[in-house]
Formats: sequence, C-alpha cells, structure tokens
Amino acid sequence: MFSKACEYGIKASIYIAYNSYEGKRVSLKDIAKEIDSPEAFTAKILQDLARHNIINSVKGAYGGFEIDKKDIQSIKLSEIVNAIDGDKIYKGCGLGLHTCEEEHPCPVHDQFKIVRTELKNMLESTNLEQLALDIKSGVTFLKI
Amino acid sequence: MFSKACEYGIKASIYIAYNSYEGKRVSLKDIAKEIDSPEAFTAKILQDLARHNIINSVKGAYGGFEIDKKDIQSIKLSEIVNAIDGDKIYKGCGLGLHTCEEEHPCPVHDQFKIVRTELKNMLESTNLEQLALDIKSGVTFLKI
DNA sequence: TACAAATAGGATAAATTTATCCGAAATAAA
DNA sequence: TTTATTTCGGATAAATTTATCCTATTTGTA
Repeated sequence: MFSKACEYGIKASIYIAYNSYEGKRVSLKDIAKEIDSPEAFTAKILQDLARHNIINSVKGAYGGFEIDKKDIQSIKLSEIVNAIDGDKIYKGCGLGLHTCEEEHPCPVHDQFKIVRTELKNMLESTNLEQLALDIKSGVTFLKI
Repeated sequence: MFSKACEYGIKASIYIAYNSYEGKRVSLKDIAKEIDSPEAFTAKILQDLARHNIINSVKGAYGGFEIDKKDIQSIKLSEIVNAIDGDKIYKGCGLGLHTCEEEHPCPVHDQFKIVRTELKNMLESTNLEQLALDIKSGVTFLKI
C-alpha cells in the first residue's frame, strides 16, 4: 500500500511524537532501533520530513529529532504520506490511467472511489497524538 | 496501490473478457495496443494469468488469448490481483509489521482495517463480466 | 511439407526503490 | 579551544520492478 520509506516515516513520526510529549529529543540511532529500520535509510526519510516541516531536527551533540508539543495534535497522517509518497495513492487512478474522471472513467473507477475516499478520510482524520498515546499506553506496537 | 504488472493484468483481462463475449480471440499485439501497455512485458503477465488458469492462451497461427464465456461472470478482480501481486495488499500490515493482529496491533491497525476490508470486499465482489459490459457500452475506458 | 503467425520462455537491460558509506558541518560540554 | 556527538548531504551499491530482445515451439493454412 505504502512504500517502505513511507512506512518508516510514519513509524518514526509516531515515535518522535511520543517522546516529544515527554520532552525527550530522540536520536536517529534510537529511532531506527525502536521502529526496526535501516539507520542510514531512515536518516534520509527524517531529512525529508524535516524539510517538510513535519519534524524538527537539531544537529550536533545532544541533538536529534523532535516535534513541537503543540503541533503533535494537528499533524495528520495524510501530511506524512503526502510528504513521502505524494498523493497519488488516494488521488491517482487505480489502473494507472492518465485521465480518469467521471466523464472518462477507468473500468474500476466507481468501485475504487469508495476505497479511495475511505483511505483519504482515514489519513486526514488520524493525527499523531492519537497514535502516540496508544504507543504510550501499550495498546499498539511499532515493531515485530 | 497496485503494481504496474497488476494494472496491466486487470486491463488485459477485461479486454480479453469483452472480446471473448463476442467469440473473438485476441492477440498480444491487440491487447497491448488497446490497453496501452508495453508488449513484451504484457506477454509475461498474460503467461502468468494463463498459468493461474484465469485466461486461456492458444499458441500458433490464429492463436491468442481468451476466457471461457461461462467463466467470465465468476472471475473476480481479487483472483487477478492475487495471481499477480499476491494478497498482501489487503492482508498485510499497513506499516509492514511482521506480526500485526488484534492482540499485537500496529499503530494504525484499527484505522486500516476499515480501508482494507472495503478494498477486499470490492475486489471480491467485482467480476469481469460487469467490467467488460461497461467497456462494451462505452461508459468506461481502458486507456488515456 | 513448407511457411507464416503466435505464444513461451530465457537472458538481459533500464528504471526505481531501498539501503549503505563516508566526509562535512553543527553544536554542546569539558 | 578541543573533543565527542550528531545530523546533513553526496556518492554509490543492492534489490526489486519494469521493460526489451531473441530464439524456440506450436499450429493453422497453402
């Protein structure tokens, strides 16, 4: 569904949010360990998220990644997915047609519309706070 | 959402079904032209679909691809997707966790469940006949 | 039988995604 | 100021997906 990069990006964001809540800045090493991802590849994704102003990066000793506490609630899953994979997953045609719209639909246009809308709603209505709290309370997991 | 191979596979199946309805066997060349796909790559996918007994291939002069008329109605989109991409798209974890289940869910497990179920239902309830008829009546399109 | 038309299938190449490596730059603390 | 720590960013490599090429095989028809 999502690219590996996007999966790592979402998991990393949740882990950063969870720690930022407790005032802790986390390092790349920590993140990669906690979400079970390749370190160097994760670094690229974090850079990308930082450039998109979804997370903050702090260089140097005692540096790492964090998210402003006040922003955690307003960051939607859709922003993360958009930053990494773009919006084709819920905007593009399911069969890859260049032009796929009501007046010129692909064979599965109507059937897909429901799924795509559901996905879009889900991504746009889920925020980092909810996800981080579930990790904190131990009802959801970032790895295995 | 789907791989290119799967997109081509679905479109090709619809085109073959549509022609099989009229008793016409279609060639690889025809198919690739009508669904706007690379010929040699499409050939591999058709071989795959034939090996999965979703379509029939006939070698030699006047050969080509076809689907038994009586089968067209019972072939579900899910079978085609399964044959090419496998079932991870609606069975696997949205964040790539190896183990993601009710007792050990990933952070977006619940949110994803809805989308995945919707996708699964859609793929399992849509058959080639419906899709082929819409192409025939000109309300849907296989390319552009 | 010879020929032409098609698919089958192996080998290979191109493109994209995923992953690694390493030196540069920044920064806090000693 | 020096040092240790940590992210940044460019180069490169590995893996996967997408795409191409060429020969073999099958089959209908003249």
